[in-house]
Formats: sequence, structure tokens, C-alpha cells
Amino acid sequence: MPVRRSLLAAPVLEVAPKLLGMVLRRTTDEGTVAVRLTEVEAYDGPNDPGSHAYRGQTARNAVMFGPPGFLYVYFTYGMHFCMNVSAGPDGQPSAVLLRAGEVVEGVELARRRRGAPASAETKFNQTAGVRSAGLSGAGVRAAGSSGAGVQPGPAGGKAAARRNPDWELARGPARMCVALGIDREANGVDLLARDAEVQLVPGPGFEGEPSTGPRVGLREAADRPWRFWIPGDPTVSAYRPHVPKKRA
DNA sequence: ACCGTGATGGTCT
DNA sequence: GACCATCACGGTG
Repeated sequence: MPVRRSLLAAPVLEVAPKLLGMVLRRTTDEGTVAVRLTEVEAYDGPNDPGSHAYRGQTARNAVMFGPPGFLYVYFTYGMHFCMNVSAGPDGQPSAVLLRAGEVVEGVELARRRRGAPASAETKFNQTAGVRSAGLSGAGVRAAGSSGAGVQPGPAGGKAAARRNPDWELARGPARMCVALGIDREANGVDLLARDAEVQLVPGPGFEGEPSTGPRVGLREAADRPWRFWIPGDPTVSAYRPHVPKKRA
């Protein structure tokens, strides 16, 4: 059962901490992966220079301007996706960035999707001059699923698993998207629909009070403590201030 | 463990 | 043409 929409219609600073301990679940023909949310950030539209919606509605950020409970997925740094849950009443463009979580279902599928990033296999193929036609992602997937189900974890075995432990599968917004298989196609999905491919469900919650602090990597409004996380949870990502890029 | 940096393309000015 | 709600790697300690 998805959560009630009225729960997400509140002001985003109230909604964000309530998402901690809830579960985001995605089911496809590949299987199901579910993540218990451990770290989120609030983005408050017109009141928030750090929000994509601060300067008004565009094609990209349109989902934030709609009703609560929909998925806003955006593409950034030329290679990563991040996802938000729209919050607040219809017409108020606020959203909660989902920054990290603990994989609580479908760990094997999540491992396969996350693969073994640029480890021995990739390097070998590059140095050997093997033309890869999409081997970077698909090849890893195939390698993981081709066996008789005996081989666990990312391609590369124990060494790769050590560098890529399960608690890092969804530690960080782009990693969590990979673990769940979220990309631009999921933009605009209703997370509260009964038959939705991606669903937000209540989950186990957590004990105690959320920690708060400044949001990660923002240039604008870098001081607002609108990041919320479950204290002590190893899946919470590291804080990182904004770094200006070198100029040519 | 921590820090610096390259990769890579969509979006907005 | 600048900026990016990031990640993984390699170098250093």
C-alpha cells in the first residue's frame, strides 16, 4: 500500500523528515529492488535559491509544479540521474531529493545494476583494445546473470565486493537511481498509484530524531540546514561542499 | 582516510 | 558558454 497523498501535501520542510524510514520500491521484469530511505533534502521552490524551481517553471522541472507524490528525475553532470518526490499542494513547486538509502529487498539485482565500476575487467578490456559496444553496463549485467545463479555480487568477486560493499549500493543520489534502475523514463511517475512501477510505501520508519545539516554540493543557499538523515546509519552519504570548477 | 580531478551532456543565459 | 542537487579513481599520508 502506497502512502497517503495528503501526507506529502504538507510544506516540504515537514514532509522531508517524514520520508526517512519509508521505502521506495521498483518492480520490473528484472525483479524488485526496495530501498529504505536514510537521507533526503528539501527544496522549497520560489523561497529557495538552491531549487531548480527557483526561477520558474521549465520543461525540466515541470513535475515539481504538479501535485505531490510524483517522481521528478533529472540528469546532471552529463552522466547521472537524481530523483525527487514532489511535495506540497498542487501548484507549489517543492520537492524532496532522495539522497541515500539501504537496500532492503533485491540486493542481488541492485548489485548487478551497480556492477563493478571501472575495475579490473573494464581496465583489461580497455588496455587490450577490446571494442566494447556498450559493454560497460550491459556486459556486467550479462556476466552477473549468465551463471547458474551461483555467483553472487558484482563482477570481480571478493575484491570488488570489498570496494563496493552493500551499504554503498544506494549511498548517494545517483547510486540510488542506478540500484533501482531509475532514469529519465521514470520522470513524472505517480509513486502513490496502486499499479505504479515505482512506489512509495510506509516502511519500518526509524527510532529517534533525524539529524539535520546543510545540503550537499550546493552553491546557492549552501547554509540552509535542509538535509535530513538517520543518525549513525552507514548508508548516509558524506557531506561535500560546493566546489567551483576550474576555468579554461 | 582524505583530497584533487576528469568525465560528459542537458539546461539555461 | 557556463554551470551543474555526482561518481570513481589515483595519489598521498
